[in-house]
Amino acid sequence: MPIMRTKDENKKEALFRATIKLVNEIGFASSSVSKIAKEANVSPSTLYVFFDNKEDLLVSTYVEIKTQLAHALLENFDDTLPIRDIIRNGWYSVFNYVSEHPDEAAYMEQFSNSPYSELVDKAVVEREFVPFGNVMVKGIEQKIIKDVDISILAAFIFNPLFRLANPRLCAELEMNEEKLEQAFGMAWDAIKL
Amino acid sequence: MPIMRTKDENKKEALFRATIKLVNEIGFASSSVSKIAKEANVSPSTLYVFFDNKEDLLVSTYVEIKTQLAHALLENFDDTLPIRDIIRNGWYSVFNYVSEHPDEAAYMEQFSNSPYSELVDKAVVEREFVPFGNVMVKGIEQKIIKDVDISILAAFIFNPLFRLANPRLCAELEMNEEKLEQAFGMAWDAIKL
Amino acid sequence: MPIMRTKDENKKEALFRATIKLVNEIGFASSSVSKIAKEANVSPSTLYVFFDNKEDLLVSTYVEIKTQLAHALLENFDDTLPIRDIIRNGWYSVFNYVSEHPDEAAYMEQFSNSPYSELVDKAVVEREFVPFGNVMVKGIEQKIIKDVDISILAAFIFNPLFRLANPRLCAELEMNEEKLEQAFGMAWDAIKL
Amino acid sequence: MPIMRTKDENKKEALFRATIKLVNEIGFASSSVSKIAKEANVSPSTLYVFFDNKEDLLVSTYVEIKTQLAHALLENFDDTLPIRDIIRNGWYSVFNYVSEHPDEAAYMEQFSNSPYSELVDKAVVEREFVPFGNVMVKGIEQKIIKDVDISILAAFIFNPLFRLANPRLCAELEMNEEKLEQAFGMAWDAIKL
DNA sequence: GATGAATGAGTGTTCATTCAT
DNA sequence: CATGAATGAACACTCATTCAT
Repeated sequence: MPIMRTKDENKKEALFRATIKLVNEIGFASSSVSKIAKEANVSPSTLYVFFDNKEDLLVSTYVEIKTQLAHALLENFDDTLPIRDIIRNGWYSVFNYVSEHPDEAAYMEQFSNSPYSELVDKAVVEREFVPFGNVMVKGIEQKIIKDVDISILAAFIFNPLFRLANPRLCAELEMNEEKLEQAFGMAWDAIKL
Repeated sequence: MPIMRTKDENKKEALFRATIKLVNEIGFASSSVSKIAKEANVSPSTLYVFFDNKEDLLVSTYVEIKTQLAHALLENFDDTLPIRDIIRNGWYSVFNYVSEHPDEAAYMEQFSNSPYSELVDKAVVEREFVPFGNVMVKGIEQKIIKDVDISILAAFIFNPLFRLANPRLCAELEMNEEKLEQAFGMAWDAIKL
Repeated sequence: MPIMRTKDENKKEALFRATIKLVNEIGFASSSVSKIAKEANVSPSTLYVFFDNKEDLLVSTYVEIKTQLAHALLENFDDTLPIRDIIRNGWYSVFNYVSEHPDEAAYMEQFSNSPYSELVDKAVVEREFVPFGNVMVKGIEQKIIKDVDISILAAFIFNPLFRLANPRLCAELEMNEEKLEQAFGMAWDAIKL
Repeated sequence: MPIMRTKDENKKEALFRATIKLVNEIGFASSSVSKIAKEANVSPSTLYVFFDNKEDLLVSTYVEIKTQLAHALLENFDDTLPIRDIIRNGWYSVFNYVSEHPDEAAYMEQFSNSPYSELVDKAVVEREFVPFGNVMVKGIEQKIIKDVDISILAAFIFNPLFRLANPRLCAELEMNEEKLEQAFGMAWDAIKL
């Protein structure tokens, strides 16, 4: 019975992955600590070396994903482009992230619609999205975008996107390049003046 | 003609209400059968008189809400109006339902983003929304609405709406008559040709 | 697999007995709920039908014993006898109880010296011993007993007794009729004026 | 000549203190090795440098206290005094020790009433109290003290004392110089011929 | 000598469900 | 129809202890 003393971070990441996978497959209710640990090839007690408790694991997993998403969004963020292009870039970045990480996206949706979401320090999460919000403010000032609350704008840009990219909600819908451009067009029509 | 409910139906309804309340407050994971039964002032074993098991209770609760929502949507459905007005009426009906039944709406969101949603017989649920779908088809034929998949259209009409009406997701946002009309305008801009 | 639906009280008593036995044999620290349940031939979950939690079980067991002891003490309590005889009767009653129920006595000692003892509603327990306390008050008034706090008197009457009757503390000591009378004589010498 | 303690001995003592404190506050059952180590500002694994296991720690702590108590008892032991005075000195020495070290005393009581006590090498512990026992033997020979087993004598001298000095058992009782002298008087009355 | 990482075994407790009544 | 008693299985979590460093 060899005792591996590998570096921690591998285990922590394995736990994130296991959490995402299991919560998507069987939901929060059935994703027990022991199942998650087994999926991550770790002893249940080892989980408590990295997280305070189950709640902490779930919330940390969410914050981890949200941060990744923010990075994806800002990766090709170019302030000098026309506003429509900035938003279009962001929209596609998010779509790509969600398409390439459907499990992470599904976890995010399930989490943010559950009471667990109230445990997240929202300031920390939202901070990452500020630059993108600023663009919308600028768009409003330049009379390019409708003068409504930022959260209403965001609801029209990102919410349909999440739904369309979510195979659980839109199993039958196969997105392709053309439909994608149509969808962004609709999002833009919704918010443009 | 007042409907005389038998004792049973009162209990069944009490169980629906208890389920909705508890799942919203503490989530699926913590909403145990015994807690739900206690909240409904019923013995846990009585629950099994009305439902096969916990899963059946959760799914039935969802279907019940979805059906109520469909009724609300179709209540003032008038085929003879212009297409924009039909959709506007539907949009407002849904918004009103969600505003007046925030718990039901939150349950719906939480349920439909969870793996439980795969247990629902979708045909049954979607049947109720067919008339509304037909209106959109007609709108496409009449070149009033963009020619894209119905589910994409629905995503732009209803998804932002649910988010805006959901206090968990938009706690800080106070919707009023003006913002509401703006929001519908945006939804319409998104789908109209 | 026959399902016995015997009357509850049997199980509750079996749990009391199992608790006393195990706590004496292996101590509070090792007396787990599952071990106690197994000793009582009951499922661990059944234990929670009768007691709120482990603490409640331990405290209830103590109160049960204390109540039995009080009954033993008062059984042949005769107010009309001379004060020395009343106290002597009580002293022998307690000694007999402790000799015949060494496990209960040992549990009592272990419990009352542990932090669990702070969870007991002392008013309830002490109420039962009031008549005996009154005799001592009368003895003080009649100048038969030293005028000191009742708890000091009680410490001299009952504490040595418990120690002498406790096989854990006095394993080597075999009490017989003569030593017993000597011991009571010492207790009486301590408190008499 | 100040005693230079090596680093180790400080840690060992810190572990003794932590054990006593925690066992008094939360009992044996809840005093885990890790809690004790944390209280002593030491790693749990360090504990195993000084003690074989948890049991060894608990027993060693008891023996340590018992030895301190014996030292206190013998500190002003003067063989040349009259027997009553020797015993009185011892009685007061013990009372003082218990008053000044209530935690140690409470630990001792809790320990000696638990099954752990069976793990102690009694010969080692009792050896320290031999001189005091000899005094009682001499008292018996000189017809000053009742001719009964030493352990019965000890039970009347020390048991009430421990109870009276134990705040857990006698919370309400405030001992003062007068009550103290009364209490010793009673102990003496119990054993004197 | 001292410790942080790790874990199998076990903790107290709650679970969904059954069954006799 | 409705329920109280009962439980095996599972829960989240902590335990005493080990071992490489």
